[in-house]
Amino acid sequence: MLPVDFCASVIISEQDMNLIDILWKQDIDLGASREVFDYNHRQKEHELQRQLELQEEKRLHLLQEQEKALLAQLQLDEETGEYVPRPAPVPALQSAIMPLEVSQDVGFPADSSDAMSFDECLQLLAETFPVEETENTSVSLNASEVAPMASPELSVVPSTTQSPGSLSGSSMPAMYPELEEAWMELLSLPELQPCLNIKMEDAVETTAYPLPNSPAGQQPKGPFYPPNCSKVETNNINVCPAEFMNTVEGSVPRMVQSDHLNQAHNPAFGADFAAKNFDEMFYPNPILEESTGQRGLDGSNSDAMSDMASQPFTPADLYSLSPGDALDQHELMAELPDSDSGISSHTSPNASSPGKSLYGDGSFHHSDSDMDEMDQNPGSAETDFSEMFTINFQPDDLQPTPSESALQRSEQQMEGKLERHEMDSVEECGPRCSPFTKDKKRRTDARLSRDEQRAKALKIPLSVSMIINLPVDDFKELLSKHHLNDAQMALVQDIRRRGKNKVAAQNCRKRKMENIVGLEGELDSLKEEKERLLSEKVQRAAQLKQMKQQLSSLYLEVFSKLRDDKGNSYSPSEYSLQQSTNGSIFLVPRVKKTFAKSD
DNA sequence: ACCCGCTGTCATCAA
DNA sequence: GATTGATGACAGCGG
Repeated sequence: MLPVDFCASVIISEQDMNLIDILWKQDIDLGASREVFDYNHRQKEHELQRQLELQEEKRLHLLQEQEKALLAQLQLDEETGEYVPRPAPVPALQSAIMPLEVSQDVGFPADSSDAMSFDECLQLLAETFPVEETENTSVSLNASEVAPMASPELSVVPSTTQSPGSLSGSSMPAMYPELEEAWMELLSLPELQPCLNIKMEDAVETTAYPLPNSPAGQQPKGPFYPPNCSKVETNNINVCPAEFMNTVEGSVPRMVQSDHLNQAHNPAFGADFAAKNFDEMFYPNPILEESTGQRGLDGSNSDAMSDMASQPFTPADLYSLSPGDALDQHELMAELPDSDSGISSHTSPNASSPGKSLYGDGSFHHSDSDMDEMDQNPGSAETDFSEMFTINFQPDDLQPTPSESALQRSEQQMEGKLERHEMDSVEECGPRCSPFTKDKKRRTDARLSRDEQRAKALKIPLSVSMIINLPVDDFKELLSKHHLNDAQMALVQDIRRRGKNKVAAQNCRKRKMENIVGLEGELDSLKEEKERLLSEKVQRAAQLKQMKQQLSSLYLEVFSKLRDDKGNSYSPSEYSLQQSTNGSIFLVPRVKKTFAKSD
């Protein structure tokens, strides 16, 4: 197999080399290096090139092998054209043959361990069964033909094989019974087994844990599902299975947030080590995560409170959350269905009713100005949410039923947090705040201070924020703890009413503005629709006019060809053509019609 | 001084 | 009946 120039070079004598030397010395002025004439150098170059070619060839074979093994896990869905995981574990024969029936732009980097064995197998098959291409089955076992995997010749064969028996009855094996035997031989090769076994394990593993809550027939979007794999495969060339799985894992963090709530509590799914890994990776504290999830989704006050009380959850946990965690909380809250409290309202167009969120119906409300500051200062928003959780859940964290001490503690905390929140808001506002925001804040402060001044004047031992934001039960309990006179009670009720109405008015105005915007958009679309219909009407009118003209000319043409017994033509002014219900056409004299009218 | 937009508040209704 | 949310109307404030 030595190249011709190599064989020729062998007989180059020393004399020739000397001649080359002389020539080289002559050509050296022309810039040619000696390696150009050096036989040894050229030989080395050629060997290097040969090695590269061989490596490339091996690599291609391995790509095909891995592609086949991976595609063996998948089954072509004839309806969608996608590859879906096989419903049941597939025998090795089928998994090995199926990939040859499909063509996808799939390839994987070489795994050098199995290169020679598969190469030999292919060689054996190519020698034993010269493949003849048929019209419908473009099965190509020759390595040189398989190599261009993206070739359109390797079209998809519409065969859904479920078992080796049915497989033998389907297209390819039925036509190639010897081929099936050869494949059995091939699959029995010890060098090939590890590869195929690995792939089949992957196939079983990926189909063994269907995602919970995923409707039948729907492609689940979980991280370990082959449908995702198939999509990735078909779009990426040279992705080996391992890398491919890594790729899927890499995309998991985006999916975990949505899928985690459903998946984390499923025993089967939890058995998956990868799922556990993800849990540990993204939710180091499952208890905390679970509790926050329930907090976010549980709208009932007492249940949430009791849950919180039964769980080792402390405000410190919330304060220890990283910014990302806090933001996750924020996002989770923002996704609450129809939570129209003042807190979540700035993410939901229809957010309105304050107080249906975390704390039953007593969440901490923030005015629009507060929300604006949150928007402008994510850090403060983050701390605000932490504070909110702290305020709301601290009492029940300590005692299942709020006692006086817990209530007092909550008062102190709420006051402290609110004061700090206000101070932070003012301090953190800084030069970034617009004059408008500053103005709003100043007015809000003025408003609050007005109520606070009234409260101070009547010596009400409660903060305005508590009066407004406490749930009704806690508020009543708080009032029962402090013995207030009638004037104080009235003022407290007024403050609470005003505070709640203020938030309601803000939500109402926000909603109204959104309605206006929506109606404007609807108006624009209706105007466009009107324009379209008008132009269509003009077009139809033109068409109708044209058809009428054609009909008129046809009418006159027919009349001009009508003759009476004497061969005279009928006058269109005296006669008219009319069609009866049965389709026959009569020539009706107009004179009669005129008489009828005159009568 | 007037206008306009924003915001808080009140009154009222409905759930 | 009490509570709360929604909303129209009004007033005050500031640009």
